[in-house]
Amino acid sequence: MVLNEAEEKFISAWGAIGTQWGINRTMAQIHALLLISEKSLSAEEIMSKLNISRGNVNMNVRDLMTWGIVHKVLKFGERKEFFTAEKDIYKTAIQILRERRKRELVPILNLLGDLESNDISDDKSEHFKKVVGDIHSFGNKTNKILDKMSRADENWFTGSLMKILMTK
Amino acid sequence: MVLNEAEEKFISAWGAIGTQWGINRTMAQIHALLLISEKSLSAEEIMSKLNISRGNVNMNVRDLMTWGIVHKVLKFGERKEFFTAEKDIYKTAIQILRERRKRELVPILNLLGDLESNDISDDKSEHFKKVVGDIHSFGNKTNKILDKMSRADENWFTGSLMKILMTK
DNA sequence: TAATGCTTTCATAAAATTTTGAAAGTACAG
DNA sequence: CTGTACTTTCAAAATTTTATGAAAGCATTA
Repeated sequence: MVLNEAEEKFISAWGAIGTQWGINRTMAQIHALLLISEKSLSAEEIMSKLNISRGNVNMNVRDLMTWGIVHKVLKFGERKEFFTAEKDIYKTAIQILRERRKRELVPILNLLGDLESNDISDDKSEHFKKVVGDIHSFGNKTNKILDKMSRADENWFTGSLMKILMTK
Repeated sequence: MVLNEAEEKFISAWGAIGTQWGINRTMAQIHALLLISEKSLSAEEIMSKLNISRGNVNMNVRDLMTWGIVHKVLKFGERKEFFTAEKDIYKTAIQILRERRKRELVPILNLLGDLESNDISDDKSEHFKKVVGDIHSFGNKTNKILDKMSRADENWFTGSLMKILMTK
Protein backbone atom coordinates (compact mmCIF):
# COMPACT_ATOMS: atom_id res chain seq x y z
CA MET A 1 0.00 0.00 0.00
CA VAL A 2 2.51 2.54 -1.20
CA LEU A 3 2.19 5.66 -3.33
CA ASN A 4 4.13 6.11 -6.53
CA GLU A 5 6.35 9.10 -7.21
CA ALA A 6 3.81 11.17 -9.09
CA GLU A 7 1.19 10.59 -6.42
CA GLU A 8 3.62 11.54 -3.69
CA LYS A 9 4.58 14.74 -5.48
CA PHE A 10 0.97 15.66 -5.94
CA ILE A 11 0.13 15.04 -2.29
CA SER A 12 3.18 16.95 -1.08
CA ALA A 13 2.38 19.91 -3.28
CA TRP A 14 -1.21 19.97 -2.15
CA GLY A 15 -0.02 19.93 1.45
CA ALA A 16 2.42 22.76 0.83
CA ILE A 17 -0.18 24.92 -0.87
CA GLY A 18 -2.62 24.24 1.93
CA THR A 19 -0.06 25.40 4.48
CA GLN A 20 0.38 28.71 2.67
CA TRP A 21 -3.35 29.23 2.78
CA GLY A 22 -3.75 28.50 6.46
CA ILE A 23 -4.81 24.87 6.13
CA ASN A 24 -2.88 22.29 8.02
CA ARG A 25 -0.63 20.17 5.93
CA THR A 26 -2.07 16.82 6.88
CA MET A 27 -5.62 17.91 6.20
CA ALA A 28 -4.61 19.05 2.72
CA GLN A 29 -2.74 15.81 2.14
CA ILE A 30 -5.67 13.68 3.14
CA HIS A 31 -7.77 15.70 0.73
CA ALA A 32 -5.21 15.15 -2.04
CA LEU A 33 -5.08 11.43 -1.32
CA LEU A 34 -8.84 11.13 -1.49
CA LEU A 35 -8.89 13.13 -4.72
CA ILE A 36 -6.57 10.74 -6.48
CA SER A 37 -8.19 7.65 -5.00
CA GLU A 38 -10.88 6.38 -7.27
CA LYS A 39 -12.30 4.26 -4.50
CA SER A 40 -13.25 5.57 -1.10
CA LEU A 41 -10.76 4.86 1.67
CA SER A 42 -11.06 3.72 5.26
CA ALA A 43 -9.34 5.45 8.16
CA GLU A 44 -6.97 2.50 8.23
CA GLU A 45 -5.97 3.01 4.62
CA ILE A 46 -5.41 6.74 5.05
CA MET A 47 -3.27 6.02 8.10
CA SER A 48 -1.04 3.62 6.29
CA LYS A 49 -0.73 5.53 3.03
CA LEU A 50 0.19 8.79 4.71
CA ASN A 51 1.88 7.30 7.75
CA ILE A 52 -0.15 9.19 10.29
CA SER A 53 -1.98 8.25 13.46
CA ARG A 54 -5.57 7.22 13.88
CA GLY A 55 -6.51 10.33 15.85
CA ASN A 56 -4.97 12.58 13.27
CA VAL A 57 -6.96 10.95 10.50
CA ASN A 58 -10.16 11.15 12.46
CA MET A 59 -9.81 14.84 13.31
CA ASN A 60 -8.80 15.96 9.86
CA VAL A 61 -11.33 13.89 7.99
CA ARG A 62 -14.06 15.33 10.16
CA ASP A 63 -12.76 18.81 9.51
CA LEU A 64 -12.75 18.16 5.76
CA MET A 65 -16.35 17.04 6.04
CA THR A 66 -17.33 20.33 7.72
CA TRP A 67 -15.95 22.04 4.63
CA GLY A 68 -18.27 19.89 2.55
CA ILE A 69 -15.56 18.57 0.23
CA VAL A 70 -15.16 15.10 1.72
CA HIS A 71 -17.97 12.68 2.43
CA LYS A 72 -18.58 9.56 4.41
CA VAL A 73 -19.48 6.48 2.43
CA LEU A 74 -21.12 3.47 4.01
CA LYS A 75 -20.75 0.12 2.31
CA PHE A 76 -23.28 -2.65 2.72
CA GLY A 77 -22.05 -5.45 4.85
CA GLU A 78 -19.08 -3.40 6.03
CA ARG A 79 -18.95 -2.07 9.54
CA LYS A 80 -16.14 0.29 8.64
CA GLU A 81 -16.64 3.83 7.37
CA PHE A 82 -15.08 4.97 4.12
CA PHE A 83 -14.32 8.45 2.87
CA THR A 84 -14.35 10.03 -0.52
CA ALA A 85 -13.58 13.49 -1.88
CA GLU A 86 -15.74 15.50 -4.24
CA LYS A 87 -13.96 14.91 -7.55
CA ASP A 88 -15.35 17.85 -9.48
CA ILE A 89 -12.67 20.46 -8.90
CA TYR A 90 -14.96 23.33 -9.80
CA LYS A 91 -17.51 22.26 -7.22
CA THR A 92 -14.73 21.85 -4.69
CA ALA A 93 -13.38 25.34 -5.32
CA ILE A 94 -16.83 26.91 -5.08
CA GLN A 95 -17.50 25.07 -1.86
CA ILE A 96 -14.27 26.33 -0.31
CA LEU A 97 -15.05 29.86 -1.51
CA ARG A 98 -18.50 29.67 0.03
CA GLU A 99 -17.23 28.41 3.36
CA ARG A 100 -14.42 30.91 3.63
CA ARG A 101 -16.82 33.72 2.82
CA LYS A 102 -19.16 32.55 5.54
CA ARG A 103 -16.56 31.78 8.16
CA GLU A 104 -14.10 34.60 7.59
CA LEU A 105 -15.43 37.45 5.50
CA VAL A 106 -18.86 37.78 7.10
CA PRO A 107 -17.51 37.98 10.68
CA ILE A 108 -15.03 40.69 9.82
CA LEU A 109 -17.74 42.68 8.04
CA ASN A 110 -19.78 42.49 11.21
CA LEU A 111 -16.88 43.74 13.26
CA LEU A 112 -16.28 46.62 10.87
CA GLY A 113 -19.95 47.51 11.16
CA ASP A 114 -19.62 47.57 14.94
CA LEU A 115 -16.56 49.77 14.79
CA GLU A 116 -18.53 52.21 12.68
CA SER A 117 -21.79 52.31 14.58
CA ASN A 118 -20.90 51.77 18.22
CA ASP A 119 -19.35 54.65 19.98
CA ILE A 120 -16.73 52.41 21.43
CA SER A 121 -14.40 55.27 21.83
CA ASP A 122 -14.66 59.02 21.55
CA ASP A 123 -11.30 59.69 20.07
CA LYS A 124 -11.78 57.93 16.76
CA SER A 125 -10.03 60.07 14.23
CA GLU A 126 -11.45 60.99 10.84
CA HIS A 127 -8.67 58.98 9.28
CA PHE A 128 -9.56 55.87 11.28
CA LYS A 129 -13.19 56.23 10.27
CA LYS A 130 -12.21 56.55 6.65
CA VAL A 131 -9.97 53.48 6.64
CA VAL A 132 -12.59 51.37 8.39
CA GLY A 133 -15.31 52.72 6.12
CA ASP A 134 -13.30 52.02 2.98
CA ILE A 135 -12.49 48.49 4.02
CA HIS A 136 -16.06 47.86 5.03
CA SER A 137 -17.37 49.13 1.73
CA PHE A 138 -14.85 47.16 -0.30
CA GLY A 139 -15.52 44.09 1.81
CA ASN A 140 -19.26 44.40 1.26
CA LYS A 141 -18.81 44.55 -2.49
CA THR A 142 -16.48 41.60 -2.51
CA ASN A 143 -18.90 39.71 -0.33
CA LYS A 144 -21.73 40.25 -2.78
CA ILE A 145 -19.60 39.26 -5.74
CA LEU A 146 -18.40 36.07 -4.07
CA ASP A 147 -21.91 35.22 -3.02
CA LYS A 148 -23.18 35.52 -6.58
CA MET A 149 -20.19 33.68 -7.98
CA SER A 150 -20.75 30.81 -5.61
CA ARG A 151 -24.24 30.41 -7.03
CA ALA A 152 -23.27 30.71 -10.68
CA ASP A 153 -22.72 27.58 -12.69
CA GLU A 154 -19.43 26.39 -14.04
CA ASN A 155 -20.24 27.33 -17.58
CA TRP A 156 -20.68 30.92 -16.53
CA PHE A 157 -17.33 30.93 -14.81
CA THR A 158 -15.28 29.38 -17.57
CA GLY A 159 -17.37 30.82 -20.37
CA SER A 160 -18.97 34.21 -19.81
CA LEU A 161 -16.64 35.60 -17.18
CA MET A 162 -13.66 34.46 -19.18
CA LYS A 163 -14.93 36.10 -22.33
CA ILE A 164 -15.77 39.32 -20.56
CA LEU A 165 -12.31 39.48 -19.11
CA MET A 166 -10.42 38.40 -22.19
CA THR A 167 -11.96 40.89 -24.55
CA LYS A 168 -11.35 43.85 -22.29
CA MET B 1 1.62 56.12 22.86
CA VAL B 2 -1.34 53.88 23.43
CA LEU B 3 -4.08 52.65 21.13
CA ASN B 4 -7.74 53.26 21.86
CA GLU B 5 -10.30 50.50 22.04
CA ALA B 6 -11.52 50.75 18.47
CA GLU B 7 -7.99 50.76 17.13
CA GLU B 8 -7.09 47.75 19.23
CA LYS B 9 -10.13 45.84 18.02
CA PHE B 10 -9.31 46.63 14.44
CA ILE B 11 -5.69 45.54 14.81
CA SER B 12 -6.65 42.33 16.61
CA ALA B 13 -9.21 41.45 13.99
CA TRP B 14 -6.76 42.08 11.18
CA GLY B 15 -4.26 39.85 12.92
CA ALA B 16 -6.80 37.08 13.38
CA ILE B 17 -7.90 37.20 9.76
CA GLY B 18 -4.28 37.15 8.65
CA THR B 19 -3.67 34.02 10.70
CA GLN B 20 -6.54 32.23 9.01
CA TRP B 21 -5.05 33.10 5.65
CA GLY B 22 -1.56 31.92 6.43
CA ILE B 23 -0.10 35.30 7.37
CA ASN B 24 1.59 35.64 10.68
CA ARG B 25 -0.34 37.57 13.23
CA THR B 26 2.25 40.21 13.93
CA MET B 27 2.78 40.96 10.28
CA ALA B 28 -0.93 41.50 9.81
CA GLN B 29 -1.07 43.66 12.93
CA ILE B 30 1.78 45.86 11.78
CA HIS B 31 -0.08 46.27 8.51
CA ALA B 32 -3.26 47.22 10.35
CA LEU B 33 -1.39 49.70 12.52
CA LEU B 34 0.18 51.36 9.49
CA LEU B 35 -3.20 51.47 7.77
CA ILE B 36 -4.79 53.42 10.57
CA SER B 37 -1.78 55.66 11.10
CA GLU B 38 -2.10 58.77 9.06
CA LYS B 39 1.59 59.51 9.52
CA SER B 40 4.34 57.06 8.73
CA LEU B 41 5.83 55.32 11.76
CA SER B 42 9.37 54.47 12.81
CA ALA B 43 10.44 51.00 13.95
CA GLU B 44 10.55 52.45 17.46
CA GLU B 45 6.93 53.55 17.30
CA ILE B 46 5.72 50.21 15.94
CA MET B 47 7.62 48.43 18.71
CA SER B 48 6.03 50.46 21.44
CA LYS B 49 2.50 50.53 20.04
CA LEU B 50 2.35 46.79 19.49
CA ASN B 51 4.70 45.79 22.28
CA ILE B 52 7.00 43.73 20.15
CA SER B 53 10.74 43.51 19.74
CA ARG B 54 12.98 45.36 17.36
CA GLY B 55 13.92 42.25 15.39
CA ASN B 56 10.33 41.27 15.00
CA VAL B 57 9.42 44.68 13.60
CA ASN B 58 12.33 44.63 11.22
CA MET B 59 11.58 41.20 9.81
CA ASN B 60 7.88 41.73 9.37
CA VAL B 61 8.12 45.21 7.94
CA ARG B 62 10.57 43.96 5.36
CA ASP B 63 8.24 41.12 4.53
CA LEU B 64 5.34 43.53 4.11
CA MET B 65 7.50 45.53 1.74
CA THR B 66 8.16 42.48 -0.43
CA TRP B 67 4.39 42.24 -0.78
CA GLY B 68 4.39 45.82 -2.04
CA ILE B 69 1.79 47.04 0.44
CA VAL B 70 4.09 48.87 2.86
CA HIS B 71 6.73 51.39 1.88
CA LYS B 72 9.76 53.00 3.38
CA VAL B 73 9.57 56.75 3.80
CA LEU B 74 12.66 58.86 4.30
CA LYS B 75 12.27 62.21 5.94
CA PHE B 76 14.64 65.07 5.32
CA GLY B 77 16.92 65.74 8.20
CA GLU B 78 15.93 62.46 9.88
CA ARG B 79 18.33 59.58 10.01
CA LYS B 80 15.54 57.20 10.99
CA GLU B 81 13.44 55.27 8.52
CA PHE B 82 9.67 55.49 8.57
CA PHE B 83 7.06 53.16 7.18
CA THR B 84 3.69 53.69 5.66
CA ALA B 85 1.00 51.40 4.24
CA GLU B 86 -0.76 51.82 0.95
CA LYS B 87 -4.06 53.36 2.07
CA ASP B 88 -6.11 52.55 -1.00
CA ILE B 89 -7.70 49.28 0.01
CA TYR B 90 -8.49 48.32 -3.57
CA LYS B 91 -4.86 48.73 -4.61
CA THR B 92 -3.82 46.75 -1.57
CA ALA B 93 -6.15 43.88 -2.37
CA ILE B 94 -5.05 43.77 -6.00
CA GLN B 95 -1.43 43.79 -4.96
CA ILE B 96 -1.97 40.85 -2.60
CA LEU B 97 -3.90 39.01 -5.31
CA ARG B 98 -1.08 39.59 -7.77
CA GLU B 99 1.61 38.41 -5.38
CA ARG B 100 -0.26 35.30 -4.28
CA ARG B 101 -0.92 34.39 -7.88
CA LYS B 102 2.75 34.75 -8.70
CA ARG B 103 4.11 33.06 -5.58
CA GLU B 104 1.59 30.29 -5.13
CA LEU B 105 -0.60 29.61 -8.12
CA VAL B 106 2.06 29.76 -10.83
CA PRO B 107 4.41 27.29 -9.08
CA ILE B 108 1.67 24.73 -8.59
CA LEU B 109 0.64 25.05 -12.23
CA ASN B 110 4.22 24.30 -13.18
CA LEU B 111 4.25 21.23 -11.00
CA LEU B 112 0.99 20.00 -12.47
CA GLY B 113 2.47 20.47 -15.92
CA ASP B 114 5.45 18.36 -14.91
CA LEU B 115 3.25 15.63 -13.53
CA GLU B 116 1.46 15.50 -16.86
CA SER B 117 4.39 15.63 -19.23
CA ASN B 118 7.24 13.84 -17.50
CA ASP B 119 7.01 10.13 -17.31
CA ILE B 120 7.89 10.21 -13.69
CA SER B 121 6.23 6.93 -13.10
CA ASP B 122 4.80 4.23 -15.29
CA ASP B 123 1.88 3.28 -13.19
CA LYS B 124 -0.03 6.53 -13.37
CA SER B 125 -3.65 5.55 -13.51
CA GLU B 126 -6.20 7.09 -15.83
CA HIS B 127 -7.96 8.46 -12.81
CA PHE B 128 -4.83 10.17 -11.54
CA LYS B 129 -4.25 11.73 -14.96
CA LYS B 130 -7.80 12.98 -15.06
CA VAL B 131 -7.66 14.58 -11.61
CA VAL B 132 -4.34 16.25 -12.35
CA GLY B 133 -5.56 17.35 -15.75
CA ASP B 134 -8.79 18.79 -14.37
CA ILE B 135 -7.00 20.72 -11.66
CA HIS B 136 -4.42 21.97 -14.12
CA SER B 137 -7.05 23.16 -16.53
CA PHE B 138 -9.12 24.82 -13.82
CA GLY B 139 -5.98 26.38 -12.37
CA ASN B 140 -4.98 27.76 -15.75
CA LYS B 141 -8.33 29.39 -16.25
CA THR B 142 -8.29 30.88 -12.77
CA ASN B 143 -4.77 32.11 -13.37
CA LYS B 144 -5.81 33.96 -16.49
CA ILE B 145 -8.83 35.49 -14.81
CA LEU B 146 -6.82 36.68 -11.84
CA ASP B 147 -4.15 38.06 -14.10
CA LYS B 148 -6.68 40.10 -16.02
CA MET B 149 -8.44 41.20 -12.90
CA SER B 150 -5.22 42.41 -11.38
CA ARG B 151 -4.78 44.70 -14.36
CA ALA B 152 -8.33 46.03 -14.45
CA ASP B 153 -9.10 49.30 -12.77
CA GLU B 154 -11.20 49.74 -9.69
CA ASN B 155 -14.12 51.12 -11.58
CA TRP B 156 -14.34 47.95 -13.60
CA PHE B 157 -14.34 45.84 -10.46
CA THR B 158 -16.94 47.77 -8.51
CA GLY B 159 -18.89 48.83 -11.58
CA SER B 160 -18.95 46.47 -14.52
CA LEU B 161 -18.25 43.19 -12.76
CA MET B 162 -20.81 44.05 -10.12
CA LYS B 163 -23.44 44.86 -12.72
CA ILE B 164 -22.74 41.72 -14.70
CA LEU B 165 -23.09 39.61 -11.59
CA MET B 166 -26.07 41.36 -10.11
CA THR B 167 -28.25 41.21 -13.18
CA LYS B 168 -27.69 37.53 -13.71
C1' DT C 1 -24.67 -10.12 28.40
C1' DA C 2 -20.07 -10.21 26.57
C1' DA C 3 -17.03 -9.90 22.98
C1' DT C 4 -15.75 -7.66 18.84
C1' DG C 5 -14.62 -4.10 15.65
C1' DC C 6 -14.61 0.09 14.91
C1' DT C 7 -14.73 5.56 16.03
C1' DT C 8 -13.85 9.41 19.03
C1' DT C 9 -11.55 11.95 22.57
C1' DC C 10 -7.99 14.36 24.70
C1' DA C 11 -3.79 14.77 27.69
C1' DT C 12 0.71 14.69 26.50
C1' DA C 13 4.53 14.84 23.16
C1' DA C 14 6.60 16.53 19.12
C1' DA C 15 7.23 19.75 15.63
C1' DA C 16 6.89 24.07 13.50
C1' DT C 17 6.60 28.82 13.81
C1' DT C 18 7.36 33.10 15.86
C1' DT C 19 9.73 36.25 18.94
C1' DT C 20 13.43 38.01 21.47
C1' DG C 21 17.50 40.70 22.21
C1' DA C 22 22.29 41.06 22.12
C1' DA C 23 25.82 41.50 18.87
C1' DA C 24 27.27 42.74 14.41
C1' DG C 25 26.73 45.72 10.58
C1' DT C 26 26.18 50.28 8.26
C1' DA C 27 26.34 54.93 7.33
C1' DC C 28 26.60 59.44 8.42
C1' DA C 29 28.48 63.63 11.19
C1' DG C 30 31.95 65.87 13.34
C1' DC D 1 39.15 58.28 12.04
C1' DT D 2 35.68 57.97 15.94
C1' DG D 3 31.41 58.28 17.85
C1' DT D 4 26.63 58.11 17.24
C1' DA D 5 22.30 56.66 15.68
C1' DC D 6 20.38 53.80 13.62
C1' DT D 7 19.28 48.81 11.01
C1' DT D 8 20.01 43.95 10.41
C1' DT D 9 21.00 39.30 11.78
C1' DC D 10 20.36 35.03 13.95
C1' DA D 11 20.89 31.58 17.80
C1' DA D 12 18.19 30.56 21.45
C1' DA D 13 13.70 30.87 23.92
C1' DA D 14 8.85 31.11 23.90
C1' DT D 15 4.71 30.15 21.91
C1' DT D 16 1.51 27.99 18.98
C1' DT D 17 0.11 24.33 16.26
C1' DT D 18 -0.17 19.67 15.14
C1' DA D 19 0.24 14.67 16.01
C1' DT D 20 0.21 10.70 18.87
C1' DG D 21 -1.86 6.75 20.99
C1' DA D 22 -4.06 4.80 24.85
C1' DA D 23 -8.40 4.83 26.84
C1' DA D 24 -13.21 5.59 26.51
C1' DG D 25 -17.33 5.29 23.74
C1' DC D 26 -20.59 3.03 20.75
C1' DA D 27 -22.90 -0.13 17.94
C1' DT D 28 -23.44 -4.62 16.36
C1' DT D 29 -23.14 -9.64 16.68
C1' DA D 30 -22.72 -13.97 18.95
